[in-house]
Amino acid sequence: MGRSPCCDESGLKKGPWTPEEDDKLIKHIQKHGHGSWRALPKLAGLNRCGKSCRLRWTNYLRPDIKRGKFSQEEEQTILSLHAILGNKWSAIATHLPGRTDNEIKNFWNTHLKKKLIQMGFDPMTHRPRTEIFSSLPHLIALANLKELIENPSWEDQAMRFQNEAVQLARLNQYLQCLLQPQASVEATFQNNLNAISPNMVLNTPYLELPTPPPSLANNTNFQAIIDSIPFSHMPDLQATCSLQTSLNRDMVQAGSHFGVLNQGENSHSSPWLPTISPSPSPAATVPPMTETSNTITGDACSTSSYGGAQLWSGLLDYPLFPEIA
DNA sequence: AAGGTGATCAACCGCCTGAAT
DNA sequence: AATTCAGGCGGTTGATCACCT
Repeated sequence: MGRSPCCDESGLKKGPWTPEEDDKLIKHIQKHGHGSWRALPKLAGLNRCGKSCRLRWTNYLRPDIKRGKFSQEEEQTILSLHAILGNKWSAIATHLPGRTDNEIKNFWNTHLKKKLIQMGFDPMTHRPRTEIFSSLPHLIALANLKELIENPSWEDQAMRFQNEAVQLARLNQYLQCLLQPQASVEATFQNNLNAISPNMVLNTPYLELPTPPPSLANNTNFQAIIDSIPFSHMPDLQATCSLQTSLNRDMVQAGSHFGVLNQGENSHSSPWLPTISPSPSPAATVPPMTETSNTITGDACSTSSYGGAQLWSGLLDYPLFPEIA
């Protein structure tokens, strides 16, 4: 509507801020607060528009800004939140104290987005880029998580997990090759296959892992497998669960961002009831988790679409791909 | 050493929303 | 009800730097 850009006035400086300008802005805000941003430049003796001053303050000069590299925990938080909220940088920033929306946005565009793309996932939907398989992990995850958690033979389960992980890695590489220009397919496929070994289990983004029972927590075989999965160094579902409460409001606002989440009847006291609706199949639901079995939650469920080794088991009729010597 | 290229990130731009008039 | 204003948001740009050839 009838609103002219605030920086249209001629003669106002643009571009990088000088230390002197920063100093003026900081001193003015420390003394008087920012008040009206529009009026601030004149009062502070700055030849800038109010908008520029606000941006400089909120994105750079604010004393509570945390600078430096993002931690693994922060990275995990951004990934989890982005899966739910999409490009709502300001909403994401509210869950990362000291980080600005601009910084998070830049970090996403320069690091995380590329990482997901490299690994064959759509950075916007957080799903495998091959639509054929996009809904399978949801279903298989739900089918297998219960068994995986309850199965008393974790040694066997771990071995099975590992074998299936290798198969998934082959699947992923195979699909990546299919998506490439024909000229490079053969060479790339061969290179990728050569690169896969049982010690390099997956080349897919982070896998949401169920919380192992205490008896397995120190099992070296299991840990070796977990460690071999990209992003597994990050806090797992425990961290995801810890976000749950603060996320509730955002998730409600986000609504059915991906059409996969429904809220339980009592969101305050009960966990999210994940409802997976892989189009065009009818919805499949899993029971809500209890207080003690917090291995899957609403947002955990949404992120389970990244797929994981065990998630594919039971569906793929092995061997699906060329065997690696 | 010089030029090219890609990555990073501060800053800008245009649009939207809600409050005030 | 229509218009204006201020603040905020997400997308994009461009300056700078590091690395490579």
